[in-house]
Amino acid sequence: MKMNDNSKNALGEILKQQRLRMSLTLRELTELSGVSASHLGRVERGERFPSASILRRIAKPLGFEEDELFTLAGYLSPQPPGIAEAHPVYSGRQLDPYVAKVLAEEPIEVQRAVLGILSMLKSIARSLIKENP
Amino acid sequence: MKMNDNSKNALGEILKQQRLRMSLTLRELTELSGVSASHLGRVERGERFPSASILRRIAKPLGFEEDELFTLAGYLSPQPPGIAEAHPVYSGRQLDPYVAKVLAEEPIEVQRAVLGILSMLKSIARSLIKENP
DNA sequence: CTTGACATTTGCCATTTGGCAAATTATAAT
DNA sequence: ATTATAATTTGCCAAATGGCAAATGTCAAG
Repeated sequence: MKMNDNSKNALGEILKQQRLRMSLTLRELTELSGVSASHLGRVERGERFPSASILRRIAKPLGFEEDELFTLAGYLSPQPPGIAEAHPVYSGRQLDPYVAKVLAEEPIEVQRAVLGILSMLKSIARSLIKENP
Repeated sequence: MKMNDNSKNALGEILKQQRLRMSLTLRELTELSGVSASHLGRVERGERFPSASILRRIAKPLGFEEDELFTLAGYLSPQPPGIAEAHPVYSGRQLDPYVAKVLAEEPIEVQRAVLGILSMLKSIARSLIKENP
């Protein structure tokens, strides 16, 4: 796979967002990780798929745990056998660890506001569906 | 590395021993894992180094935990911090339990989309601040 | 507008991975 | 010993990774 998969590129997006969140440039991440900036760029926009060793090198600079990144990349199955529930399971479904991590960095008011916005969006979506059958 | 490392080949040895312990032939392991026998053979005798996806596919058939094999291969640092705390606290802040509960009921794509929206709102907010000092 | 100093992307290519098929090497069974 | 049969190894090659250097994009200062 040359990874020209343009439609879905979850991993790249996540990596880019996290890099920006740490306000790092590709070059700075290169210095921290030893991975070339050109490659990092291609990975972020989904033109290359990062090998395990690459993930390992960029994990800590980006503030990820190694196994966290491996799981996001699909190298490791979610919920490794180690610890039963590191993250609580609500109503059969689960909160994505990455989402939890990012949201946890926001003040509580913002976290709550996010819920409000989500509920508004859902309501808007519902009324749109009624109009357009 | 073409893995012509003849002197020390820890991983290959381990894999071979474990395969024999399970009394599997290369071909049988191929059926269980979907990895070609020729490749498995080369990995065992150190002529190739297995990628993460290969390791993942042969882990369970050989009776290994995925992260165990990854660690043996050097992809994962030994003793990952996984066991730390059940409810990880990220960056000093914490995820509000109620927020976690509500979000956990949404599909993962929605959870991720929420992050995207949040990031857009923040960016809008920043630009508004720049305009109105 | 232009220059300079960045950051990101692209072109190119050496290296590696991993599969298929053919060759070789065990292992039995007669 | 001599086939038959299964197991491993080798030759070859398509596909992918990841680095370097050059091209391109971005943006603030003059």
